[in-house]
Amino acid sequence: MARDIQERIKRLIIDRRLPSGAPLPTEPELMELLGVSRNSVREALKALQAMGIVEIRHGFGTYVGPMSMAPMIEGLTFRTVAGHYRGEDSLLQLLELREAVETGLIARLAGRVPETDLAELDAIVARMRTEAAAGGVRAETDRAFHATLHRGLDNLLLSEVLEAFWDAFHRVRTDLVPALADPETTVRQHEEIVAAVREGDGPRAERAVRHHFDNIRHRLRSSGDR
Amino acid sequence: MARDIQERIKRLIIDRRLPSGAPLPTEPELMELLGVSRNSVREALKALQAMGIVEIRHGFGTYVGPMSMAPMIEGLTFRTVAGHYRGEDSLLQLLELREAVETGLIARLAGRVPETDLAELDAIVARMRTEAAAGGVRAETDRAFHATLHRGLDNLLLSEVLEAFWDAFHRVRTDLVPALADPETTVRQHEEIVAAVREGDGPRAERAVRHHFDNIRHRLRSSGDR
DNA sequence: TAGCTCAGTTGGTTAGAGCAGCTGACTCTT
DNA sequence: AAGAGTCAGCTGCTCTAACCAACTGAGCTA
Repeated sequence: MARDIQERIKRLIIDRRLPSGAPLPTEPELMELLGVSRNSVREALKALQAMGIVEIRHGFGTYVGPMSMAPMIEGLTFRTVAGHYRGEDSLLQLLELREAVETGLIARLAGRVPETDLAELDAIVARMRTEAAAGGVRAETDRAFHATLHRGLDNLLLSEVLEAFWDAFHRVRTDLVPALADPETTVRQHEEIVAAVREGDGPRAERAVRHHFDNIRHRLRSSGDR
Repeated sequence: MARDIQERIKRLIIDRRLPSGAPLPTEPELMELLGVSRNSVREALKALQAMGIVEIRHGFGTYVGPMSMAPMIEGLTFRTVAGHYRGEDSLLQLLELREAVETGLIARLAGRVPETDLAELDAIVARMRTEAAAGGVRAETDRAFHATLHRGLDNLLLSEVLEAFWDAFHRVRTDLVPALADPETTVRQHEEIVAAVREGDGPRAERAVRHHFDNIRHRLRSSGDR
């Protein structure tokens, strides 16, 4: 039955064509509308909130959620952390997921990234160089690099999924690994990726991305041995 | 605070190294353990259930969930359906997500699929041919084809993600599109994919996959015009 | 011994009360 | 008259207490 309530709220959103951010009925209204107790309404809303379908603001109201990939990040992160502590190489699997998808997509990107994005990538790499000299590349900078690169894919859903994978990996890594970094190599590899993409050289770009991931994987392995 | 309860239950799973299927404390136990009311415990569990972290069996108990991609499928499906009804081309975006990832991976697969899997793929394609002659290819058969193909990636997480994308797309498509099928072409394209992978011809495999998706996209476009 | 029944455990649902955060209109001060 | 402070009213949040429903397993019955 709890399942049923969730479905009815979902249908309500779909039937009324509610966009992200639109207000949903209040809890008392939903009670009457669905004919169930307040508790059941709340449990259904909590579940929908966990899936990002609904957004609840205390003292304000309930709204249609952003439908982002945040729940997926949450789920992937937990799955990976739990697996790691049980002795599985789940972090490596997550890294390989990213590697497989990103190396597969980079050829598609080569030569198709607009000049404005390339300039932005140059700026990000320059920032990386500064940060590397100052001790280490900030995570936010690396994230911006990948996000800008994937913008050229011209598919919001795809970009969000890739960002979700990055976020999950990053969150798990910072939790589990004491951040063995090799800033110099990291910067050079990002440079190489931009250069290859700029020239439209697909195979070279693919090699560059693969090297980048090889680097991360190697550092993971050497620090993660139990 | 609700957020806090969820975190504490998650930590409980991680700290105790609980594997999928392990029993969790009962609701009254969690009440005492966390020092909150039953209501709050239940709302937290509902949210965790929605994320697949926890599995609740009425009259039996609460258990660590399967950590599958099911919640992601759920979320993607809803996001896509809701977007569709609001006039976005979300279904096309979802298809392109699959296309981008699968064309990127097929080269990686060419020549690396073990003979046993290739034989299984042959059998599946044969079944497709039978079904095509009988009216149309069953969805389950197409799903089996992709699942078997991706098994060769040797990464459970990656396979699950790809299956999740397939499931989400299929669920949305059957809901929204009256299933314009061209069984003949579909069978031929699957045959071509297997042939290319068997020969280890990466570029040819990539072309074959792309043609397959072109075919689906074309059918979508021609039937989805509003 | 095989099957049934029933008590006990677990989660599911309802009800009602009070707490807490936010908004907006009203009032008081300047 | 304009601004800041206050308070009434919405909203969601938490708690308590009771009962319903599904499942298990021990004990009873045939």
